[in-house]
Amino acid sequence: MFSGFHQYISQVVSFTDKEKEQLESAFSFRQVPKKFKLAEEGKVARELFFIVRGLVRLYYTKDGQEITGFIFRENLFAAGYDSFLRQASGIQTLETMEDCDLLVISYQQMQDLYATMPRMQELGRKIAEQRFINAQMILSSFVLDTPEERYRRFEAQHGDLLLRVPHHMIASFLGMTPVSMSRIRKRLAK
Amino acid sequence: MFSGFHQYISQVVSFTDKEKEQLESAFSFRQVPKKFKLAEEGKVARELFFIVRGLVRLYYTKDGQEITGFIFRENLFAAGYDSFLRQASGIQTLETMEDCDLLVISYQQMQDLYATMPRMQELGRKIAEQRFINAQMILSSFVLDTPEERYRRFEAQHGDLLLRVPHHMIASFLGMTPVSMSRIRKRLAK
DNA sequence: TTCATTTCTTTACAATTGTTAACGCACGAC
DNA sequence: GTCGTGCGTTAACAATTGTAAAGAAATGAA
Repeated sequence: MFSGFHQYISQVVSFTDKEKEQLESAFSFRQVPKKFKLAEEGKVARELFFIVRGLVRLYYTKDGQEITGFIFRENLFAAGYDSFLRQASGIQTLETMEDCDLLVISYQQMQDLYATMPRMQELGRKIAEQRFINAQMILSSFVLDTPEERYRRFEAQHGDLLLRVPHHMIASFLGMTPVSMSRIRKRLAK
Repeated sequence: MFSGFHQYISQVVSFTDKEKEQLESAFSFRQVPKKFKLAEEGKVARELFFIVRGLVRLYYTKDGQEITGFIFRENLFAAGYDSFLRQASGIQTLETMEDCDLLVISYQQMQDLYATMPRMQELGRKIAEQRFINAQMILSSFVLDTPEERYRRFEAQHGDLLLRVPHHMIASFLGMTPVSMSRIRKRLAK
């Protein structure tokens, strides 16, 4: 249950067994069905999730439409980060796209870990740095690449998601309409 | 010289006077002219900068063209973060847009601070979290907003930069051509 | 100052994308 | 099984953006 979790953590910080134990005990296991909301627009996100199994989508709502902001895969921490980190209401919704197995920690429990476990600050720092670099890479694709190049990049890196996820969710993540993405797919198929 | 620096830091973490002193001594003051490269594509970024005065631009090179990825203002930490954090060669160039007064710290000195000053991890974590949230906000503007809305948002938040920075640099930052931005400006002027 | 360069705008045309609607298809609910 | 819903593609047209080129204004260097 925690194997992928520890594997991910150990790539970032080397904890002692005691620290690992303390970390584990702060998380709880939770299974949620498909289309379950883990965080909601207008509310304060109070929990952070590590995805053991399944897929989670972060989206924004504009004109009644859902625009995908990010897709979280297995062995990643997911949250409505903006709301979670500021503990203020946000505009992001976090929703499962498949039945999910999750490890859950509350904001308060996380602060307790930061307060009582010095190395936790380091873990938090490095994960935040990773997330920032990742966000910056995606952002650079919007200023550097055409929509077609952006689709190709996505296909190369996350091609499997094209089979697991409705295309219109990927299209909005790539900053285009489903119609436009369909045209790009047709162009590239030749 | 350090007043804006300490003011910024104190918004994030409350250090003791001794800690502030240790932090200060790790930075050195440096003045650089306009168009000076602080980090370069293909090289490893070895320094992090706090901007006391001036403007710094981060850009990518594509087909011989410079595409702006970010504009750093006074009282912000600036770096080719991708390269700096991974200590590997990156694709970002960091260049001053005005004569700048900077506080500089090397990667090694920063690691020393992390090792010898426990609260430093917390500072690093919170700054990384801020940068991540900021990057995510800009990213959301690319999937949620039209180019025109994106320009209006930029004007509202950083309108002063329209007078300090060549427009074509802002245009590429907003993911459009100078021609298109000029058309948007004309539309909005009415 | 003078000259060269950069910057910003404008124009005309090509290419791409957005919008709306229609169609076939797969899937789940009942 | 049948029905309804959601999904992906295609089409046609409108709107927007990109491209290339030209010119005026501002800027910087000699």
